[in-house]
Amino acid sequence: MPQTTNPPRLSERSLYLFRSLVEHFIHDGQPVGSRTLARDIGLELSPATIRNIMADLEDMGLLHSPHTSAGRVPTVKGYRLFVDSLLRVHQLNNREIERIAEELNPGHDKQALLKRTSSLLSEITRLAGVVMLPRTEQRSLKRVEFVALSDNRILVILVISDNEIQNRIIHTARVYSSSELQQASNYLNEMFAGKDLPSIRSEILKELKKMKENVNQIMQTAIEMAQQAFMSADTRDDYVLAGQTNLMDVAELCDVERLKKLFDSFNQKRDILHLLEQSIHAKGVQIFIGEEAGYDVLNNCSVVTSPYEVDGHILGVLGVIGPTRMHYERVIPIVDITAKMLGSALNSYN
Amino acid sequence: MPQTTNPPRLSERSLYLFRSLVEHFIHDGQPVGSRTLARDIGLELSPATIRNIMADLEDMGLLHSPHTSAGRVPTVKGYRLFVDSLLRVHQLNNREIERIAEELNPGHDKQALLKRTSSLLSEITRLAGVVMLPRTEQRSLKRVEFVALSDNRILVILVISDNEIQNRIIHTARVYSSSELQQASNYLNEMFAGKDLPSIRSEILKELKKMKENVNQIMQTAIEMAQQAFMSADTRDDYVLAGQTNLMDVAELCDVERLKKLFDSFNQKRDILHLLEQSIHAKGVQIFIGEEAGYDVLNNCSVVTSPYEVDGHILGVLGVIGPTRMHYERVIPIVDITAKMLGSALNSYN
DNA sequence: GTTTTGCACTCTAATTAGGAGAGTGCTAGA
DNA sequence: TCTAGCACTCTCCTAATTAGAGTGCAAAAC
Repeated sequence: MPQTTNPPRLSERSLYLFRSLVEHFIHDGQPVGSRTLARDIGLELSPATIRNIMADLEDMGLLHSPHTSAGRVPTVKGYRLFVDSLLRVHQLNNREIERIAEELNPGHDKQALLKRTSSLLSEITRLAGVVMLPRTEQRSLKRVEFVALSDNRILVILVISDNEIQNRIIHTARVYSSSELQQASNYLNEMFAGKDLPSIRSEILKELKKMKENVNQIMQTAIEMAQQAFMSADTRDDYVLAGQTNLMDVAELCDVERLKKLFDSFNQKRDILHLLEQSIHAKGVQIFIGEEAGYDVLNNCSVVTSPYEVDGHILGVLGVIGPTRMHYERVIPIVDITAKMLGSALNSYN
Repeated sequence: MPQTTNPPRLSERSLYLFRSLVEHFIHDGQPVGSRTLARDIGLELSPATIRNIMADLEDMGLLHSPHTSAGRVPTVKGYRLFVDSLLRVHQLNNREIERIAEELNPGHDKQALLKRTSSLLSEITRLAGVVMLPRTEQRSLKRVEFVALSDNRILVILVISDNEIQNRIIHTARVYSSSELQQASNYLNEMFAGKDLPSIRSEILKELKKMKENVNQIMQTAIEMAQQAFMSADTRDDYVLAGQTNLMDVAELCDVERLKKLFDSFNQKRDILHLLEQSIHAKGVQIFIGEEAGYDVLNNCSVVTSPYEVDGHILGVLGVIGPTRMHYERVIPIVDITAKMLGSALNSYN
């Protein structure tokens, strides 16, 4: 027996046909019929043959007919196969790469940079762009400063990395003089600068236990303040979303009900955050197609994500949200490169 | 001649009828016919009479028929009359007032409070809530601090009012020691604390001119830094919007095209900002109905705004955006009270 | 054995027609 | 000045029809 057929009956030709169909569908959103396919692909096959093949593909769960006499549409499983094995990823041309590099030059503060990244993703892909903010956990303290405000309140400034600053206001039992505050911050900077927040927290706890023996007033003041400043809830996870409205142009989602649900879940953030977290330890670009993601609101949507990192440390995840019928061959490299460029832009902050 | 008719032929009865019609339409969104009105209002009038009156009202431009055999619908001019002269504003019940007071207690920082206010407006009205952020201009500096970062970069912390902090990063020609920075900030605090930003700017300019004669190194350093810290572009105007998605439930706007345009203009912010600015010096609640506002995207929308103030100084404007067919009698007092409560919440920061 | 042709069949989308319902404007009468 | 009556108009809903696209299957061709 000659080696012509693949294990589950996926001949070279079937795959080629399948790929053409998916590309066709992604291109113009209409179910693809056998006639069209016969005309448009290079192969000299009659529509009938193509129908036979399509019937096989449908049996395998890769295609689906909306109804008897419409053409075929890829299923989630079909998109999966397409994306994993058949996709020909475009190279971005230099203009596009330059554009990204230019827009992500480390100009302003970190928060602004992340916003910019998100907008950039949405502008280039004409879909929704999302950038998950770095968790405080993974970054280290550069410096802490105290500023006395009125009424026992103290402004705590945490400089996390050069371009990221967090402000917190704490309330103290008594009023501290600014020299006391100065001493406290000197002490804390000496002790904690360069360490990451979780370890700072555990050290604070240790110090608190030792407190009774310790009569040094400065240290005591400092640790008391540190407790309030650092022990407060972690800066909650969050993300920046841009270009929601681009999704309103997408035919598949063009129904106010659906869109409202989708937008509501963008606002609640919970589901999207879960999804993004899933890919935080993925290597490179990851793709969630339709129901695969496990969130109903994302049916008919795909999410293309990539973690971004500095010095090998993953800081967060960014990505693009669009219809399952998106131009993966373009979106994937865009997400990939943007993640890398964001990483290096952030790197220059250190 | 008895004093029964108003100048442009608006009898008591016509007005009553008109008000009933508008209320009816606001309630269920359907054009109101003469039969319905005859049935539902207290007056013992036949539909035919009501038709005559409605015809008059239509001639005056207060009503409009979508087509020959639909009922009538108020025009923009009609809404205007309704809102200005006929509206019976509801008193909010205590539960609602308490709710607002509770949510707007000055817990976190100012930014968070404004966000909360915006969400609150949208939740209570089930429409979109918007809060314009205070302009930096109108507030005074409490304190300025410098923190040296790496590479000639200095973190400037402007404490504007106790709970509002702005961070800026400036680049300097040479590296300054932290004691130099300390001296500079002491000097500037002495000089500028308590003054508002525009006057600080003009003083800086004066000082710069005097510079040549002045050989005091500390002052020179300080003024150079101040120049960079304060002269940078004003914190641009901005607003916080919440509950966009509520508008997707509104039947009149339920068309993806329209909604997209509306949302896009929310994102661009320009138009909405212009509109909000218009009412910054209005006394109390102001209402823009449909085309009145002069922005096409806001056709079929009304905006109810009120400035909020502390100590008689207007800080900004907040409001609600919804369909022209909104429950003005509820929305108006909500906007009014929220503005007042926000004012007093902000007041407690001083 | 694979591919093609031919044909009956199915389903959608667009068009048309018919009626029900709501509301109007007008005129004549109370 | 108001009411009653009536013809008229317009929308909305439903049903029926048709054209078009695409399928599946069986028999013929390669």
